[in-house]
Amino acid sequence: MAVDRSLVAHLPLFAGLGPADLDVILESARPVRHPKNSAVFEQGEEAHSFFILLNGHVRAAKMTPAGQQIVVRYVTPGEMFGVAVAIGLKTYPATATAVDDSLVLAWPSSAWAGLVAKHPALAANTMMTIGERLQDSHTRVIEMSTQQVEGRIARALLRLAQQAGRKVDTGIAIDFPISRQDIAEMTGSTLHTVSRILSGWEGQGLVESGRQRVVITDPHRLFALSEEGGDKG
Amino acid sequence: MAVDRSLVAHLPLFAGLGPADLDVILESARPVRHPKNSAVFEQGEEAHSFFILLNGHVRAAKMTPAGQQIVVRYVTPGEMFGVAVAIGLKTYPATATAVDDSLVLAWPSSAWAGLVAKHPALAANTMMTIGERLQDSHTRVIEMSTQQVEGRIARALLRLAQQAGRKVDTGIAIDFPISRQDIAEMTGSTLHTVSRILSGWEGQGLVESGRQRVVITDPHRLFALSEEGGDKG
DNA sequence: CGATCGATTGAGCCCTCTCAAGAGAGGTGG
DNA sequence: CCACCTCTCTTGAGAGGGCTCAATCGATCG
Repeated sequence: MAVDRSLVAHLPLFAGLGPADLDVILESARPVRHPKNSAVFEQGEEAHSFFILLNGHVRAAKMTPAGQQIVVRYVTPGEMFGVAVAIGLKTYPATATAVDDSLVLAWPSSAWAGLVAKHPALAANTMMTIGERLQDSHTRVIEMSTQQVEGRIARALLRLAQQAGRKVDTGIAIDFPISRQDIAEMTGSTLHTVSRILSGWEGQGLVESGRQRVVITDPHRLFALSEEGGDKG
Repeated sequence: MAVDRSLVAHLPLFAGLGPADLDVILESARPVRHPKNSAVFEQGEEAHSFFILLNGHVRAAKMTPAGQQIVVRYVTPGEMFGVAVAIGLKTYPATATAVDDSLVLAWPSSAWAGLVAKHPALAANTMMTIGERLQDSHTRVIEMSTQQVEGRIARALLRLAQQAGRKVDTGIAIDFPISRQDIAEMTGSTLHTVSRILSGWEGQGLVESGRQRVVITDPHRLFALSEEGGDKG
């Protein structure tokens, strides 16, 4: 067998499926390694596969017609991504890039229809996953409508810490390389403003940061900043 | 029979379903009238039903913790809304308000599981609908990240015209009452800025507008405005 | 050890928000 | 049918957050 069931059995995506079902599903999957900074797939490319991330971190980003990038989200282990086929798309709507050495499980898109037909729970679980994404996206719209940049950056960092935080002696480190530019693309700002704000926070002892590295040293005060400050509407 | 099949048979949501299937599905639906400005459901309320809009227009809006409103979208006839149950929510994540006298078809949420189990095409179609919403929301995030207010308002109006435009002798009217405040809540701006911009456009002959009324008189130039102008990243 | 990529910081400006009145439209009740 | 009241829209003045432009510094990698 290509992939051992125990790697994925606990994932919410597969909730309600028996071990036998799972084995069948895994038969059509193929593990693929993606070194740091390589693309798993590119925006506009034919959606030949869909994926689960087993290990590492993947950034999903959209390019605007004008050539600017927007980070849609960071994928953490256990999550699906590239599910274009599930929502009826023939091409990927975003580019997925491994920001760390990553291991993904890939299914051919052609297998999707058969899988959901055979395993209705899979359809229900996928729908919930997409629903969560929709809510996250709405949350982001609300934040961009109502909060100033400082609050948005605070929230973004706290969210990243929650999803991909690693405890270190000085606080919570975000466990993959992330640049000021990345943070700007997540929050609808510019790398300059992000740099200024992070510098300011560093002076107040809220974060420690450096080249593609952020450590939150005072999550509590950062959280206070994220909600108290920066209403604009 | 409560509802005639012909009312909804053509909807993409029901693609791939036979007339018999459709009749069964419609058996558990109930038509409900909602007068102008009445709520179909409220954010936070238990998600007892899901809906299809048959007639009129419904605004879905989210209230922030700080008490500001954000318009999520306008529902046009034929669309599903309030599908909280499909994405695993127990309460509605937004408030739905009829902005016109409206007619909706309501199913009890308890019927959802049985319906999708019996009619897998329904699950697939719903997933596509939610996928479209997700993409729309991402588009909105991108616009808010990269465009200035003027461009965002232009796009919002053009989108509304496409979804709910009615041809009139001077151009394309948005076919339901919409205030400056509503437009502000759609675009992450303020009613003052929206008013100023619309006044400016009126002077240039791009739109005609008044109390809760907008007519686009020069869609082409408005479109030009929406993409040429207002990059900020 | 040079080259490249990411981060920092200053100066200046402009878009958009805030604050503040006031005017017009439409509905309601006497 | 008129007076009043409320809701929506308009417009001015002023401030400021965040962007643009520009230059320099530091770190990482080959």
